[in-house]
Amino acid sequence: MQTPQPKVSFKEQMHQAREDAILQSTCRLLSDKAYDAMTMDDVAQAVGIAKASLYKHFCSKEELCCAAMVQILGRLRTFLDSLAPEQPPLDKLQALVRWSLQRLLAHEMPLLPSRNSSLRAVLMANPSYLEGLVAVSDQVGQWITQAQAQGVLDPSLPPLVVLYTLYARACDPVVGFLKEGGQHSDEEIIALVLRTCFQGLAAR
Amino acid sequence: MQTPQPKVSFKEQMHQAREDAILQSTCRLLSDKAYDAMTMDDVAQAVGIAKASLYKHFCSKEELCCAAMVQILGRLRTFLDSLAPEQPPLDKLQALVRWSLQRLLAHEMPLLPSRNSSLRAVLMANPSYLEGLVAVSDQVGQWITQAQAQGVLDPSLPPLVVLYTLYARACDPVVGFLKEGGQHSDEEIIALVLRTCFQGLAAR
DNA sequence: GTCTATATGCAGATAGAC
DNA sequence: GTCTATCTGCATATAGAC
Repeated sequence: MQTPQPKVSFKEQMHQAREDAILQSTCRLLSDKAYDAMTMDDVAQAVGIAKASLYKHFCSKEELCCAAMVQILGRLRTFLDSLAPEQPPLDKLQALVRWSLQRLLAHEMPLLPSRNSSLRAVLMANPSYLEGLVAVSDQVGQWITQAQAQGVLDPSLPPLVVLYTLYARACDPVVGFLKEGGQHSDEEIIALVLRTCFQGLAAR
Repeated sequence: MQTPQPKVSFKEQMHQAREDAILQSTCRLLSDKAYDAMTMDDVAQAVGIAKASLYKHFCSKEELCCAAMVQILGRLRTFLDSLAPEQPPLDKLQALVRWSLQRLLAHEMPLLPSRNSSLRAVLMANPSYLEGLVAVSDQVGQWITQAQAQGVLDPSLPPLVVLYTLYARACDPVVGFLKEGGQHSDEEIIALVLRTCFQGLAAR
C-alpha cells in the first residue's frame, strides 16, 4: 500500500494542472498585449472556464499576473542552474539571452515591464517575484564579473549596466519587428539580436 | 497695414498654443504610463482644463495620442534635417539615438510602442504617423547603407536589422533602470547606452 | 470653447445555485 | 470548484448651459 492519500493527491494534481494552464494562457496573452489591455475575460476564454472560476484560483488580476511572472522566473532559474559549471561565463550570459528570446518567439514570455508598465509596479511590490529576481541577478552578476575578469566582456562597463542591458535585450522588441517582417527564421532572428547585443552595430 | 486678419490669427494662435500644451502633457503622461493606463482625466488634470474641453480639440483618445506621436515624429524630422550634410553617416545615426535618449530622460517621449502595446495598432492605422515614420526610415536607411559602405558599421548586418535596432535603442528601457538607480548622471547614462548599442557588450 | 453633469459600456470582482 | 447572473466603479465620450 504505497498510496497513503491517493484521492487527495490526484485532486491536488488536477488543481495544479489547471492552475498551470491558467498561468500559461496568461503568459501567452501578456506576450501579445499589455497588462492593462489584458482582461480577465480574455484569460477565462483562453483557458475555457468561467471568469468566476478564475477567481477561485487567483484572487485578483494582479495576483494572477504576478504568479505568471514568478513561474517564468522559476523556469529561468531552472535553466540557469542546468548550465554546465565549466561553461565559460560569457557563454552562459549568451545562453540566458538566447533562452529568453526563444520564449519570446514562442509567445511564452511577456515583453517585460519597462518603466511605463503598470505591471512593473505590481511586481516590484511582490516578495516572491523580488526574491526570484534578486537570485537571478546575483547569479548573472557573478558571471558578468567573471567574464570581465577574463577580458572577454568589456571591463570598462559597470556590471549593473551589463545586467540591465541583458535584461532589456532578453525582451528586445526587435525580435517582434523582425518576426513581423517575415524575412528571417526564428533562429536567424535570435542570432542577429544576440550579435547586435554582444558585438554592437559598429564594425569590428 | 500688414495685418489682414489680426483677430482671427490671434485666436488661431491661442488655439494652437492650447493644443500644443495638451500634446505636451500627453507626451509626458505617456512617458510615465502605458497608453491603456493613461486616462483622459489624467490629461485634463495635467493641462488644467475640463475633460469635455479636451474633446473639442481631439475627438478621441486615440486621435489625441496619434497627434502626440506625430508631433514627436515631426520634431525628430526637424532634428534630422538640421544635421550637417558633411557629418559622417555613423555620427548621424548616433545623434539620432542620442536625441531620443535625451527626450526619454526629459520625459518628453513615450517609450515607444513595442509589439504588445495597443497604441501601436492605433498608430499603424494612422496615415500621418505612417507617412512620418516612412520618411524617417528612408532617411535613416540611407545613412545606414552609407555607413556600411564606409566600413564603419557592420556590413554583414541587414540594414533593416540595424534600423529596427536603432528604433529599439532610441527608447531603451535601460535608460529608466539606470535613472532609477541614481548612480549616473543623464549624460553618463546616454554615453553608456550609446556604447552598448554601437560597441556591444563584448570586449574589443 | 469652456464648463458641470450625465450617458454608456466595459472590466474587475462577487453572489449564490448546483 | 464550476457555472450564470450581477454588482460596482471607472473611463470614454456626450449633452447642454453659459
